[in-house]
Amino acid sequence: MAPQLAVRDPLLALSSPRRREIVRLVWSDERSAGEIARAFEVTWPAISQNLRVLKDAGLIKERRVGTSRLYRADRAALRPLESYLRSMWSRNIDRLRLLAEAEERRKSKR
Amino acid sequence: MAPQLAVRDPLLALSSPRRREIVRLVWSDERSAGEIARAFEVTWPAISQNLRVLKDAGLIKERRVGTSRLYRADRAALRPLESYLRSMWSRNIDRLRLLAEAEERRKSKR
DNA sequence: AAAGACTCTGCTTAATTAAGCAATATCTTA
DNA sequence: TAAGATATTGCTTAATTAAGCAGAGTCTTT
Repeated sequence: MAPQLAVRDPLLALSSPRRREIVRLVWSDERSAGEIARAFEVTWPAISQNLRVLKDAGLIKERRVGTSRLYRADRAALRPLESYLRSMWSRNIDRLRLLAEAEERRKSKR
Repeated sequence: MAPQLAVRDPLLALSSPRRREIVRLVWSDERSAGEIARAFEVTWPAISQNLRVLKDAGLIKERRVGTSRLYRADRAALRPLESYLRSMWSRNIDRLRLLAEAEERRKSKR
């Protein structure tokens, strides 16, 4: 990955289906990076990178406990985008798209 | 692990059987961190930490190639300790001890 | 409009850093 | 000197950083 300079733009951050699904996961519950990673069919670093983008954009908050890092949606910051997110979530488009892509990856690896 | 401030003392670095075995592995051949890790029955980070101690003590040299790091003994720096090392190696005490410890860990985990 | 060159995004693999735990060794001090 | 407190070592688990690759989108230039 390129140097990954901090992206502060919330819209850019939420333009990715993967990141919208992550936000969905931490919308009501605080979750560790590991729990989040397990919910998707990609590697830990892939999730770690997406968490970073969301954090840089100020959309999620991180709290460290022991060796874990817990993430939670920053609802205040997400306020203006909430209805957009809810409509995406309700249609489940993102989730299906990500599953399809995972399937693709599995296939092409074999 | 504590902050791990750089240990520059070669003797201290070589006081560990694990690290003596690592030096043995990279004595004649340059090897990647991964190759070295695979040679032992402990986790990658454990090996990474030991490589760091050896490097800080100036006993091994690191070279980066792509995403890999290659390590090799610094024979010049090891000169005065070479006969000590060779005698340890020839008796294979360290290797056996490490194998025994791995066995221990396996047992106590079950 | 097609062909090639660039850039961007999201991922993988390789390796490290960070925090903490358990066992041992090393200091007190009563 | 036995008993407890404290430090040190070597590991594990959790998570990140670093480098690079492959595919999609965007720009030329012809």
